[in-house]
Amino acid sequence: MTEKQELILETALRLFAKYGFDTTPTSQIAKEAGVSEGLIFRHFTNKDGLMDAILALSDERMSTHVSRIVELTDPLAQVHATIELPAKLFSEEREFWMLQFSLKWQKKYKNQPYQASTHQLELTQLITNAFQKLGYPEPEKEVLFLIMLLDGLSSQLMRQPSDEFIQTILAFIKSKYR
Amino acid sequence: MTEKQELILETALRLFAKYGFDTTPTSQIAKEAGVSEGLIFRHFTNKDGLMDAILALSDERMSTHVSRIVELTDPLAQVHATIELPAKLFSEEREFWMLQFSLKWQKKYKNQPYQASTHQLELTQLITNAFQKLGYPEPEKEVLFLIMLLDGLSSQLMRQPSDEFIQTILAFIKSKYR
DNA sequence: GTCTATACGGGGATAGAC
DNA sequence: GTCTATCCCCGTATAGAC
Repeated sequence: MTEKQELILETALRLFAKYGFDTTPTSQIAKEAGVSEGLIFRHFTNKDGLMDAILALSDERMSTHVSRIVELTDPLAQVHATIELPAKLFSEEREFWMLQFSLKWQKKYKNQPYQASTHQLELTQLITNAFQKLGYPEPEKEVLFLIMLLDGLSSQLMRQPSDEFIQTILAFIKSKYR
Repeated sequence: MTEKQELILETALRLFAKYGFDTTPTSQIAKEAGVSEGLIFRHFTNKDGLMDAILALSDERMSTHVSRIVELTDPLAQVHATIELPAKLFSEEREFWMLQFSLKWQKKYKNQPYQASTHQLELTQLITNAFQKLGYPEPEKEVLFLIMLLDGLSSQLMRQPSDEFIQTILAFIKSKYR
């Protein structure tokens, strides 16, 4: 991966996250990255290839975060860490995760059956067990409830709320699980 | 509103919901509606005008649904009716509300500050009061929690789950509020 | 109100030089 | 590896006849 290749990927990521995949011309990516348009196609074949290269980074990044939660031994700590995950992602790698999130609604992905990544499945299983250990009578439903909640939380986080707001809402959610 | 105008709107709605606004050419709308492409522009000026015409229908439809909830006198019944609202919208006017929902992430709307409609604000206020009457210690946070949850629920509903699944999850959510 | 034909611009992608 | 120049298609929008 050359320096220019990385520069192209970073720029594309930023613009896709901001304007959407379909409405970002390759000419703009080239211009803002300070490279020629032709170079994009030489390295990534076509515009979809550019997106695929960005998405390939997604899985390994998520893997790191999930591993940290798996390592926790206390089930309640696992639940709380999961609750904190969206805010953590958005604070550390905002554009990257905004793109992942908004992709759910873009043409080429939305009509595929929802394909949860390995790591998402792993996390779901882990939290189901955690709820069981904590004595919740319906752990499967409980985890689905939490997934929906965190999905909605992610929507809120896309609107760039204040740190104070985020902390307040996280504390409130966590207070529901103890 | 002539018959052809309505036909164009219905077709555009269906295609926008399915493929997204940016990736649906006006030529396809014309073809599937069985009208000439020129007619679309004669009636709606441009492609954005077509979207605006669709969105104009949104507010009045939501108005009806919110009014029904407002009419309820029991605060718990109001909360439960709000929980049922997303599933109700998706079952009755699936494509229409899928489009509204996915619009959150499309270029021209996503960078605007989140502009809640009058009806959404009205409902938020109503449910805040309901939580207060029900004795919840932090009604504002409680309503935000519910909004996030229902946002996540809507995401789930976009994946066309079975009726049985929907009923199960609705019952589970409602069991949390009693 | 509606259609056919067409103009215009922009976006994705390629060729070939350096 | 990188740039410049260019092609070509397709999508939006308009003109003008009926």
